[in-house]
Amino acid sequence: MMLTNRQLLILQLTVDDFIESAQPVGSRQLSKKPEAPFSPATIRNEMADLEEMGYLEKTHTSSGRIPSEKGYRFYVDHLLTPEKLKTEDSIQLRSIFRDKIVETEELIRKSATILSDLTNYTSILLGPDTSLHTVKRFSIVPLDEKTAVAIIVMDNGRVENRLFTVPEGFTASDIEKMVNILNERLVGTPLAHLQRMLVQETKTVLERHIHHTGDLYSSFQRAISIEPEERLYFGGKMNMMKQPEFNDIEKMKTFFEMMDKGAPAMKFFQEGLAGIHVRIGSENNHNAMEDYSVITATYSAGDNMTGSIAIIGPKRMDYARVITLLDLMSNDLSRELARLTIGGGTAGGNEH
Amino acid sequence: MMLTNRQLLILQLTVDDFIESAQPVGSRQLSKKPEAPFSPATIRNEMADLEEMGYLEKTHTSSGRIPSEKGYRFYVDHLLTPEKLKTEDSIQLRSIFRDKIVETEELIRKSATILSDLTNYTSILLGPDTSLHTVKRFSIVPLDEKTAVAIIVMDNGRVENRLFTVPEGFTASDIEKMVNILNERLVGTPLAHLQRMLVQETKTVLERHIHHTGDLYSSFQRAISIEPEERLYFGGKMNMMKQPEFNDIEKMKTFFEMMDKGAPAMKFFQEGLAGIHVRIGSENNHNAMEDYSVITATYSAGDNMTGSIAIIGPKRMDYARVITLLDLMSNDLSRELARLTIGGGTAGGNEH
DNA sequence: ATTAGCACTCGAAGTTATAGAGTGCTAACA
DNA sequence: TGTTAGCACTCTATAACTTCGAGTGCTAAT
Repeated sequence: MMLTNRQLLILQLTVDDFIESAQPVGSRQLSKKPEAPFSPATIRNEMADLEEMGYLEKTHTSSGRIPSEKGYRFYVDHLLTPEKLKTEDSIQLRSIFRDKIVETEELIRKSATILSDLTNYTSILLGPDTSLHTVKRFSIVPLDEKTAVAIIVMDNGRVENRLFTVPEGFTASDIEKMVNILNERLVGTPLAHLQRMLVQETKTVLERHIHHTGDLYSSFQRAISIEPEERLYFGGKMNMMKQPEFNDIEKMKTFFEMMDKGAPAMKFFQEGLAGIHVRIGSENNHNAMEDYSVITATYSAGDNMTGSIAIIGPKRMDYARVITLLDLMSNDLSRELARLTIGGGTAGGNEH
Repeated sequence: MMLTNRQLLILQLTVDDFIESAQPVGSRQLSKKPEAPFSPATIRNEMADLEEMGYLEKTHTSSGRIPSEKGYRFYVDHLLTPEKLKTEDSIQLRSIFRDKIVETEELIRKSATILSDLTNYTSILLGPDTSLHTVKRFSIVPLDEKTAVAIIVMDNGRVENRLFTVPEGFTASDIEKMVNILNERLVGTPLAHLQRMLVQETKTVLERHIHHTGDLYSSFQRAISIEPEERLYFGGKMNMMKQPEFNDIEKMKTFFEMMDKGAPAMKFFQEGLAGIHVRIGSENNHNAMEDYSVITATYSAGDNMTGSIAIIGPKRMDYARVITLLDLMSNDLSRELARLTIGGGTAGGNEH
């Protein structure tokens, strides 16, 4: 059941129009466009066919047509006219890279903001998985008799610190010994294995050299348990309120609840497939997401590590524009992060 | 113009009722309450007087009464029956202090969440001003030839870190020298003076001992410029959506905009007066805040440092309950932070 | 001083009327 | 044969009108 050229054209114009106006599209209205030099009646006939084939829907018997999910899908797959970005937009997009930012996190955070500003939708960035990064240096700074702060520097420059309680009778030289042992044995360990290695490699050694390790060990171990950094960054959560389809306070509530609780657990990214992916409404396989479309892209952060960018908006989202923007942003981010990435990466000589 | 006892009673009942129901209070309705054994007509007369005196208002000619701002003010100042907290509530309030938290920030963050959960309003906590804390230790960890991470440990256990670019030709021993100089000269400096002291105390010394300081200095200085930690913590931003008066999407928008942009700049706390303060509607001296009431309290974080807690809600907020909760929370927080606060505080022996 | 009674007001909610945009179908047309 | 004009029909959104009830203020009786 192939679509004729005219049907393709009409489907495209219908989706375009609905994306722009958020109003059901009527035949009369369409026929006024110079791209569709047909009479309303002709268009009505074609629309009826498109509806029969499942690409269009009516909200009620005598309304204009709106795209169905199948219609959006077809539109995204075959009818998208890649949007040329306005220069002012690409200037704004690139503006983050102007002022030399040196911290990955800040870069990602700013990217999220800019993306949401440019699209007027909500952006979600997933930071690169840092669990492959390795420990570069341990250090312990005593604050008073009972407390000290443990500092772990990763090879990407990330620094983690945790307060912990020092057992009584623990001397400065004990701490020094401990730091030395940790640095000897654990530098080069990937974050993911740190917990395990801590036990395997250092427990007996520590106990041999230092008295009173009992308390120390447990409290230090708790201190060292670094959770994989909070990796989700949001931008423009409030933008969704600008969309006419969410003028309803109830929808708003469920959306925000989803962002707060659901999103982290969501499988938006889990796949992390390279390239740009569009998921429309129910394709998200999530009840609360039926009214939304999500477009994801990935970026690379050196050393085989990747992160994801996503834009979430109404199904009636400006797919062309968002795809263009995400494509640009993922490339720019990858390039910029490559520039930032330090030295030879995880395998850079500290393995023991 | 003193109020009679009966007028006081009726004013109180009216405010109480409106706070609970969010509906204008009628005379008939009030007269049903056992506390007000008067006929509707009597109550009408009293209400008319109260309106004349400015304590009550009507939304339209034949509606029931709602409290005016003056009415709320009087209610808060004179009619509040201090609420006895349900035991389950105080248990929940205290639950944060059960599991020993060692980091101030986490404690404050959790407090914000619990406060908003218990009140169903939005909470804002202002962390203690940390600019009085002093530097405990500098350290620099080189990551590769061009990059290093500067780490500053404060005497309260806070750790700041920043990546910076190392000028070419800068050796490991140069870094060591630099760290030593910094530790000699700047340990004990309060955060607030760090920038100034860096120039005064170390610039010439550094330049004497190390070549190529030019680039280093500027890039390091940028790295070391610690902004006073982001000090605002929010809880339950979404709670405002539960309030019937904000069923309107426009109000919602302006509220969230205010939270995102305005609140940090707002003078909620700036005064930081000890004790509990209630600001009602226009008393906030802020256009966008006319529909909201804010209740603030302060807590002490040792060493003369104080932070603030605030609850922001509709004018029709449950003042009694919120005041009780804030009072409890500010005391508990103060106590807990005193326990956490380390050693003798800023004057603890590291002054140079 | 209090209260019952009553006429009056106003908003909320329901009903009806109207206008407009859209449709499907049929018949005329190129 | 594909396209289009014409027309009756459908449905929504909006406005206009009604009804209902809760509330008020005022007056007169208790």
